[in-house]
Amino acid sequence: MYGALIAIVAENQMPENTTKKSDSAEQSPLSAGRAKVTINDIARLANVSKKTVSRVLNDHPIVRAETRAKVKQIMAEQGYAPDPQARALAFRRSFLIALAYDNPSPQYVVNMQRGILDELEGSDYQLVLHPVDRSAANFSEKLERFVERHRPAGVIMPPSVSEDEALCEMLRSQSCPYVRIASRDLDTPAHMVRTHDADGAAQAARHLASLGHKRIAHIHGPKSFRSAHERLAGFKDGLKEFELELDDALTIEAGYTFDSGVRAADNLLSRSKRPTAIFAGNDEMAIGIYSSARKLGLKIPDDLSIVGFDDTPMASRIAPALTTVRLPIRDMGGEAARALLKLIARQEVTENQSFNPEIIVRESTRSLA
Amino acid sequence: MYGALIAIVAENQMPENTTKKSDSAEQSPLSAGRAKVTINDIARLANVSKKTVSRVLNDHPIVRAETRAKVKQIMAEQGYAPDPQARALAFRRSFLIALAYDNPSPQYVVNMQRGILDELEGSDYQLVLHPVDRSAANFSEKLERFVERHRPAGVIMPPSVSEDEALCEMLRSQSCPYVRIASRDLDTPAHMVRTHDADGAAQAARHLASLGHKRIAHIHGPKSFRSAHERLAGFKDGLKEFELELDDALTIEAGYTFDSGVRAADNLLSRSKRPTAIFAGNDEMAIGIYSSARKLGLKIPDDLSIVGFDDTPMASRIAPALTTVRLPIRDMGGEAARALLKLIARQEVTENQSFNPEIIVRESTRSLA
DNA sequence: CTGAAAGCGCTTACAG
DNA sequence: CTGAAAGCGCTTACAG
Repeated sequence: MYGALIAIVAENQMPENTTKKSDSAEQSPLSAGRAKVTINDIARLANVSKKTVSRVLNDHPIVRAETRAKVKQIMAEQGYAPDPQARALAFRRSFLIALAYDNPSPQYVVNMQRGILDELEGSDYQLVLHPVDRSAANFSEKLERFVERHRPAGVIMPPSVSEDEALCEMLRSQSCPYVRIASRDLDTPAHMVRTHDADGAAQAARHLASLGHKRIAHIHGPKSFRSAHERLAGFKDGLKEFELELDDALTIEAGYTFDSGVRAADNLLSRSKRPTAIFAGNDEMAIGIYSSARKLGLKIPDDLSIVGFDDTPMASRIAPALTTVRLPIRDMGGEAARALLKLIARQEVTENQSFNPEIIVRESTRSLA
Repeated sequence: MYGALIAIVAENQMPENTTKKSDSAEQSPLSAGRAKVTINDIARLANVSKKTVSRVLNDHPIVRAETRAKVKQIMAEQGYAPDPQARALAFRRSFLIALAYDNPSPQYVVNMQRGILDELEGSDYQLVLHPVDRSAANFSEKLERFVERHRPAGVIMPPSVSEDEALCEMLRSQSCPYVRIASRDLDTPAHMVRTHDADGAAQAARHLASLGHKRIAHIHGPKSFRSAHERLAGFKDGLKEFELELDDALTIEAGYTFDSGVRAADNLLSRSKRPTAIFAGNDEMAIGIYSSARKLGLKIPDDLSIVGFDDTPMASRIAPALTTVRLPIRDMGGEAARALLKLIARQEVTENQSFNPEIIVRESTRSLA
């Protein structure tokens, strides 16, 4: 009690009160006061203008090293951090990073979020969520409205949002930095984080072919997803290495969902000459094949080998455990955030990291005895 | 081309240029200009002060109906929307709603996010993500720093973050509105969205008891989660209705994860007098029991009945499909957001909706023949 | 019921 | 290398 009282009295007697009135509120930055420390307090304490403090804050090169050190020290002493709202207003852009996504897999979405958050940690940027329904007529306008009004620092787009050229054109016209995660080079290297889906699918093909399978089917995702094309193409290429060709009659489109996987498998497995192996474009559909096979009394992997794509948690928990192709989603999110931060800081970006999938062999595949 | 040119010329000849200089930038709100419409433009066009426009914006009651209508009409004509950054600076609070969460289930997290986003749609509020690691020493300081600096409009906390009293005390001391989703009344009704976990667990108990099971085990979640206690207590109560008592020796704590479920089930099922039914505190652990049973050659539901909690997508996809207790996570998120918005608007809140779980009977349970 | 002034806490544009 | 002035687009506090 007394300590605090004395401190206040001392404060009121200090000569700095006789200095010319600054436009900051009267407050005592040295006491453990409730009022927030502002740029004006730092400027006063360092005997410089607020503009100089601002220069230090923004790492502007033209500040004397001595001045810079002094300002930095006082900022540290006072626990000063600039107000993001004030900077946003002056900068005409906010400290929001938007994730615009439409991937239906919760595991994918959560991992992507985590990867981005890993990278944003400690920065002033906040991750805001913008789920997108690409089948809705006005989805593009909604995002545009958000960008116009909130002026985000940047936008990250995983597939299939990343494949929307009109959306990216809109972001460009708003001068909004963005990074696209996709299975093809859709943009300049600085704006791309590439995944090599085709390569992963080729690994799946080699695995099945080397086990002796010949009548191999493929259930791929919707044509509206680039990844569906890439995985199909890669799978074909992988088979070709073994002098095998993917039969069109054994190639079916489905919706990347469990139910669509069940239906596609029902179709394939009820044929007189059913395939001995199926490569599914993602794990959800692969699990659907399990369900269909069970219904028809087929044993996995004895009667049917299955390979998925994604390596969701379910893949390792289901029986028999699913052989699948894994993409490091979290790392991809991290790289996208890193790339975006560089773009925002107008740093030179030549190329970002690209990601190779890896096949995880488990129990759902076996050699055709 | 000519149209645009003429419009510009006309603009420069218009008498309004001779009106006294306003502090807004010179711009043409009537042309399809690139420059943004501001409060000053609306004020000028409506022949009122910007303060009056501000009053209309904030639904301040003391504005003449006529004036209000005129201002609103002009705002609509100009497609005006106030700048969130500017409002944030003046209001001393941002338009961010933070989700502070630590639930390990991706499905839970994504559903919760969706429910909140449903409700925030159309508003100016943005959902920002704040995953929390309650086992980290500084998790509370990190959130406090965020609240101090970004002054979010509010915070939503699902379990187990919602059970952290110190965190809520911090939010209160920062005058930051918040809503807690929890299985007990931890706060005043306005700050609570209640789930009746105990009731759901009682339904599981009644279901198993009515199937004739007597040697019933329970694998519950970590003691650090309120829900683990609630579900245990509710399960005991449900059994009591059938004159059954939960055997302490058949009650095991695990970690709400697949692996911990496997270990707990290994323990229970390898005993000489093994249980005929197990109620798991969540689906993850229930799926773990499947794995353990398979290892030991036990058939579900013939040799062992299993009930889970959550109704994750996996529950209906695994074979045999899991009987489980469902909580409407997405709706809960929506209600939490609605409650928070009311708190932010300082509306009178007496009580929020509470949520009852519902048992979904599938194939993993059967009567003890 | 309405408005002019000052302010929120920063940055930009211009001087020196 | 440094600073005084003006501004970002709103709201609060005070008058009338």
